[in-house]
Amino acid sequence: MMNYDFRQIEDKWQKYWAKNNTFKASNTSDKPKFYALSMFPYPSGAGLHVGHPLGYIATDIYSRYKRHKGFNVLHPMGYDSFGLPAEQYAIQTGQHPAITTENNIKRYREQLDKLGFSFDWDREVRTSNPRYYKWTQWIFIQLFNSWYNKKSDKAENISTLISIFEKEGNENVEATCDDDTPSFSAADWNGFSEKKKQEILLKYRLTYLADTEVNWCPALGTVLANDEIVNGVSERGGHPVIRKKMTQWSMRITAYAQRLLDGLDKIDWPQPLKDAQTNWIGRSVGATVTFNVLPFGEEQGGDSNSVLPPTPSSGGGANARLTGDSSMIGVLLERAKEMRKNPTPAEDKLWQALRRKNLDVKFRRQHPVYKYIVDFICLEKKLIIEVDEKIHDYQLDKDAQRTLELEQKKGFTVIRFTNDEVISNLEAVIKKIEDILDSLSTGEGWGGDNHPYQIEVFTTRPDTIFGVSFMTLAPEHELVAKITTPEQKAEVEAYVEATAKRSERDRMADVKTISGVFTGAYAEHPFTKEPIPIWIGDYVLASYGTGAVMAVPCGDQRDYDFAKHYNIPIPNIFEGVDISEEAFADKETTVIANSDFLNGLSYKDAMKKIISELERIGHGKGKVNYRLRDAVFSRQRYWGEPFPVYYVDGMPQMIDEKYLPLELPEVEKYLPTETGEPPLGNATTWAWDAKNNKVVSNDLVTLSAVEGLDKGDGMPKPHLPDGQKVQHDGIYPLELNTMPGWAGSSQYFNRYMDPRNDEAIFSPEAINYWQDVDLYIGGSEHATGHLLYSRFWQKFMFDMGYVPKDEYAQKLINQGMITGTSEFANQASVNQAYISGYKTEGGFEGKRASNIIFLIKENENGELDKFQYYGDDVKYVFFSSDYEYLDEYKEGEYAVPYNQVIPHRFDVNYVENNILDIEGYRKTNESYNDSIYVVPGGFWLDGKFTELFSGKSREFKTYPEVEKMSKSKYNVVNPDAICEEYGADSLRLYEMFLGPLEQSKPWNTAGITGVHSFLKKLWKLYSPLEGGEGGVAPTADNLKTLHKTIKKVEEDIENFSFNTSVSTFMICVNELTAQKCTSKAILEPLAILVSPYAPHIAEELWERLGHSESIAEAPFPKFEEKYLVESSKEYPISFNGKMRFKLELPLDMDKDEIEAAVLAHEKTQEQLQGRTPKKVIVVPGKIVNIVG
RNA sequence: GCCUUGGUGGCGGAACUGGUAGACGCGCUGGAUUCAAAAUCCAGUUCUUUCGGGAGUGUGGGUUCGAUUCCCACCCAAGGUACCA
Repeated sequence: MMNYDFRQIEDKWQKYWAKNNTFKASNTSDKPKFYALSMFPYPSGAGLHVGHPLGYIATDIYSRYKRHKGFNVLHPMGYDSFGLPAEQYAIQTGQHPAITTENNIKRYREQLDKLGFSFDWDREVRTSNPRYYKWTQWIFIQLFNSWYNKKSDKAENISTLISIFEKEGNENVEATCDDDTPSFSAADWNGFSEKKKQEILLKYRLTYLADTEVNWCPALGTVLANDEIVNGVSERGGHPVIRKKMTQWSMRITAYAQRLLDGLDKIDWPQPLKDAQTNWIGRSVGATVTFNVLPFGEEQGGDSNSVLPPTPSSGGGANARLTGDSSMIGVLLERAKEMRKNPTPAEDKLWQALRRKNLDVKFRRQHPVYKYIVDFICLEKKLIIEVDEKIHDYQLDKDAQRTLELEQKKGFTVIRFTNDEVISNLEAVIKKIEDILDSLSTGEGWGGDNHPYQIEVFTTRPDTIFGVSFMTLAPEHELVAKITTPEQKAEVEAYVEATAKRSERDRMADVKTISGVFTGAYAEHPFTKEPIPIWIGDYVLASYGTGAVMAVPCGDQRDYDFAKHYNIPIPNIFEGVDISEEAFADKETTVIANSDFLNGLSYKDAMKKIISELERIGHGKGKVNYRLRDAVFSRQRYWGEPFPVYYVDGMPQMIDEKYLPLELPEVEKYLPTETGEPPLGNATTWAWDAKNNKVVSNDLVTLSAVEGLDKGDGMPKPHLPDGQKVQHDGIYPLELNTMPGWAGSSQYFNRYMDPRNDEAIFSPEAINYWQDVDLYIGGSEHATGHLLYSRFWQKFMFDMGYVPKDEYAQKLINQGMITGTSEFANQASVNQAYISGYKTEGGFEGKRASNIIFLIKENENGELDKFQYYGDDVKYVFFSSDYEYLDEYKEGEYAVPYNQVIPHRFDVNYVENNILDIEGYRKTNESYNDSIYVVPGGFWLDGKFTELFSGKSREFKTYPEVEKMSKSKYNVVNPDAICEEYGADSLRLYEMFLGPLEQSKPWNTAGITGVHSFLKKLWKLYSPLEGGEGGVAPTADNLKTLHKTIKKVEEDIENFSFNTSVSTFMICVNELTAQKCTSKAILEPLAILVSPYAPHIAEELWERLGHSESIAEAPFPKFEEKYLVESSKEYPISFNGKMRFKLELPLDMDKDEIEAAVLAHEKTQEQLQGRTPKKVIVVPGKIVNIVG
């Protein structure tokens, strides 16, 4: 038999499989089904590198194994072919993304075909194919037509919601909807205009339009992701970025928050991935609590024993009055103070009376209101009382003007008394005041329960509410500007500005720096009514919860640190707990104290009690909070799915399913338009003819259709040039945004089940046969993107009754990344290297080289240093890769000035075993061609070596470093070259052999020779059997080796431990070779065992064993225990747990016999050296341990 | 900071539920074969040693007859992230 000619073998079987449709999956079968799926790739221009196939090989091994096990296996592959790189390339080159994508796919396909995957290529899907994205658009429409009914806990058709509205309004509807949804009755609803109804419904639909804040970069005309922004400017180009509201499509994934969480318990996914999703959804149970913000100065009205903490500002907002005109408040306050000190007798009398009277409301005296100082004021009732002297007649005009202004413009009620009235008839005056107070409603005034501002917080520990000693708002919180007192304004503004420059990640990671600023404002404790100072601090993030915290320093370490830092009191509300050193956060052992009605309660009881109390006083309620936000679904890009949406009168309309797909229009250029519209704004044929249901030219859209004036009557329109009539009613603008990357991947796994169906996304038969994915393999980078959104869509599809399972993948595995090895050497950054006395053909001359010099150095330990530094005094140095020669270089004539040494990354294709192929590398770039390459023995220049030190190496050494494999790092290893040199089977085995599937591991091509020679040995083992000869009967050893292997390989595959089964194969072949096994009864099952891993050689060997059918569905060998039964065991004999020698003993020996045999052994005596063992542990069949 | 994963020879890694640490492969060393090289085959390869042995799985403790494996504390690396109230 000839040598192992893998090229011929692999080519032959790849053709055979394609020709015979070996891996075609049928949608009807008596066999049990198995659906194995790899995450489909984005076809990038760089092609596959060796990291990509890792997961595909694993899925392929499992698929092939399942075929051997008698399953009908679905193992499809496709392309996630919409995406940014193709669009970016299009922007740069003008090449249509569809063309780029097509070319890239072609290359991917060639590479994939060479690896011998058992894909059913008939089922290939491409997300950018209109026949595919027709169904992406279809799902979008289904979502639009649905709402989430919390009562039934599932999505329902919007028509059920409309019929409820018609009958009873939305009072009793429990749905996931916008926060600002108004409540209305059935009558209201039925009276609404069609547009109004549409607006309301949009607040309920599972996909809806909403104003979302985005990072807008005006210079790039595009929206940027958080990580595309560095230090407040765009990563690309460094342009300024602003927060801007944009109307965008959103997906109401929040409706599914709880079910997405619950579903995690049902599926076998890696725990870290589940953790990531759990954290992303971020469920926390607690309560919302509303705190009223006290008007300025209110806190001064409390009794003098107030718990007010010292505040950094002197006076802490004393005498400030919210009602005063801020531009002249200083003057007003001064005067008010003056006047309060020196009241007129009448004023004093009335003031004492008002205080004594103990009215329900509170009065202030000499209070600034706008430009004036009024005598008495009741803020909650907006009542002003003025006490005048009669002789003020000359002022009458002015007073009238003042009254007019206060009453009419500011909404106060002003009553006037004369001094006489007050002095002589106080009773009547008071009576009149009481009457007027009664008649006034507690309207939009200040004070009482009608505070102008309220702070809502979410807390998981409402039970600790009596421990609140301050509040912290996020610096971005909208109330900050409104409540900050004038005294604190400058400081607060500076802090807000400083915070804006910090990234959230930065704010989050820095726990050491405690910072914050007092706003000067106070909130009122809902129970104790004590004032609570309001601070801002950057440890509170605006994006989470309400952006405000009720700080309980005794129960939360962050609050504790903050309070300590700013000398804020730390009241202890825990029984028997010392909080002098740190906060106490343990819920389990909590007993509440100093908390009024909560005293003595445990955490659990206190939680219940406080929530009911909060609800009773209307200051809060129990709440489950989720971090998860609705997903923005619009992208301002070209290369994505168009929305099946047009706009009539500003309201979105869905294109009827019958007319899908709505195909992506052609555009001149792929950039945003000059007016900042998305790239589709460049399309000239992008309007919807709603009468004929087709896309038509933009010119036909009337302005009226956009602006809502189009009555469709052909009447002259005022905004159009004279007399022009609207001729093209029913033609409307189409949506200009496209869908995001995850749209196409959120149901592709179901589409594979029936990918050519143009009538439905899949047939009921197909989905009912295949049900769900049994094994899904892909990278963990998709944990919170694809893998969460696709679960959401699946649950929606389940609610709609389209799919039978609400989780689409039972088992998921994250394959680890294959990291690359980059090769570095140092490079001196110089302007020009000049070498005098350089020897050329014409004799000696000066030589100028390009500005690059490479060098490395070994330190004392022989390790390669990444950097070297020679000190500033050495200006002219010829760099050496060998440190010891430095001085000689320095003194010699070969010298160049340098500024700096930086690491230089070499293309790994020119480095082998850390040695650079200088000649090859020079050709890659002009400046490399003209560089000096310094080595221990001298230097290379122009392809010539100049020897400076004889006997020293001429090789240029590099040092390796492990990094992510990426084109930009020049460390990409392609599978093509490896297939060419070693074959696909070798590559497949090697990728598995590298290490555990789920861990990341570095690639090193050199190691592939090991698995390659294994395949050669395997081939050799079968040589004697050529021609289908029967071979000889298997020996006991043969059978033992085989069945040991069957057992291990089967276990390994089931556990996805593919690396160890490759080792097992090697051991097996080594043993069978040593046994000189030629038995067909052994080698036939072995071929099947190997077939999932190395399918080409397995098919070839199978055929040579005399089979005419493919090995693909040959039954997996059955493991039989009987061949492994042993009669004796080589016992490890340990002393104090350390193995000292081995002793072969029969397995049927019992404990005592073993002990006796061991103790009698001479080596035991030797070890014991006369001591008597204290104890002897015997585990039959395992180990003997002697203690003593 | 927090979450997750990991840390074992020169390298990738193995060791099932606590029972022989370093399987298998790469690399390296020596040998065979060869005119020579490649390929192939054989032997060796954790460190240390006075050749008896001794030490050893990131560090320090603990549990146990026995720990890479279990517990506690810490260090380092990679990935994720939200100071989540």
